[in-house]
Amino acid sequence: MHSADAVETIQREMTVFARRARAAAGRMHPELSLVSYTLLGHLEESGGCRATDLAAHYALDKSTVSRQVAGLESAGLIERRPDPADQRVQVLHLTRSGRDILSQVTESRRAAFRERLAGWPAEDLNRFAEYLVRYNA
Amino acid sequence: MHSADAVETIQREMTVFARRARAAAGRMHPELSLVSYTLLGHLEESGGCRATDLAAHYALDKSTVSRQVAGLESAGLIERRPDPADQRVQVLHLTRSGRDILSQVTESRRAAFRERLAGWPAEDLNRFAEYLVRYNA
DNA sequence: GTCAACTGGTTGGGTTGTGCAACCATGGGA
DNA sequence: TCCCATGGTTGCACAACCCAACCAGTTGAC
Repeated sequence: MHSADAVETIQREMTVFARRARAAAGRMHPELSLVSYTLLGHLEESGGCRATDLAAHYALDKSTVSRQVAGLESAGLIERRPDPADQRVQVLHLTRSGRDILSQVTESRRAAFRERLAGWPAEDLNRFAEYLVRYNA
Repeated sequence: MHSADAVETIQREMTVFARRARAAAGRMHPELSLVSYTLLGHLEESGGCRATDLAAHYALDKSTVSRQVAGLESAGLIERRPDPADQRVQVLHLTRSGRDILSQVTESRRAAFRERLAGWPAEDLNRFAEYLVRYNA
């Protein structure tokens, strides 16, 4: 396979995957879209951050994040805490309920992926994950 | 890395990629969205097929494909040919203009990818592409 | 042959995710 | 003190979806 063909394939397959993932996520967990899930995951990992940080990390417009955050807050999954050092800032944190839902969804996603990737050697999985991280870096 | 973590990472990174790809595609070629581009590419590769085939392959609703196709046709990029064997069917084909635009967009995408993936060994590129195909199969 | 069930495609209606631009409030220097 | 930068919200528009209802051919059972 030529390099040009390889990147062509990568682009196409990623697109297919992305669309399927979104649809599948919606079917599995109507209450938590793929985007919301991703944001919650980031909050858990980072231990709380600002909306602006989320926007920067996911290359989203701040208005988009603002609305997502509003939705997550009104669903009781996250809360906004004032930053004593800067009155403009709201630090976002998972609530107890947010943490619960997140871990529950994560578990069922994991099960689905595990089934899907069942035949893959661990080495391939790790390499695949590594490629993706490297690409997005 | 544990397998569970690997699939977690795969899922997250794919999502990030998908969003960026869509936005980048829109910025580079406002006249041809990522979806349209993908559909045109499929038509070129398959040498013409039905709207239903596109829907099945990309896991899209037939109404979505119908509207995409309508857009591409009115832009003069594809044409519908009747199927003599079945009056219900419209076989979709690229027009001359569609082929031109497609190859032009493909070329500039390829350049962007090439730059982005410049540091990657060919072996990694091929393996990455292969993983994606295997995953989506 | 006729009628029901199926298939390919379109259309109406609604939801979601997104960006851009305009705006407000706070913060931090010249 | 002013001016500009930064964090965030809101109005507006748009693209990409899906679902349900529909129309028009096709096919098979009777």
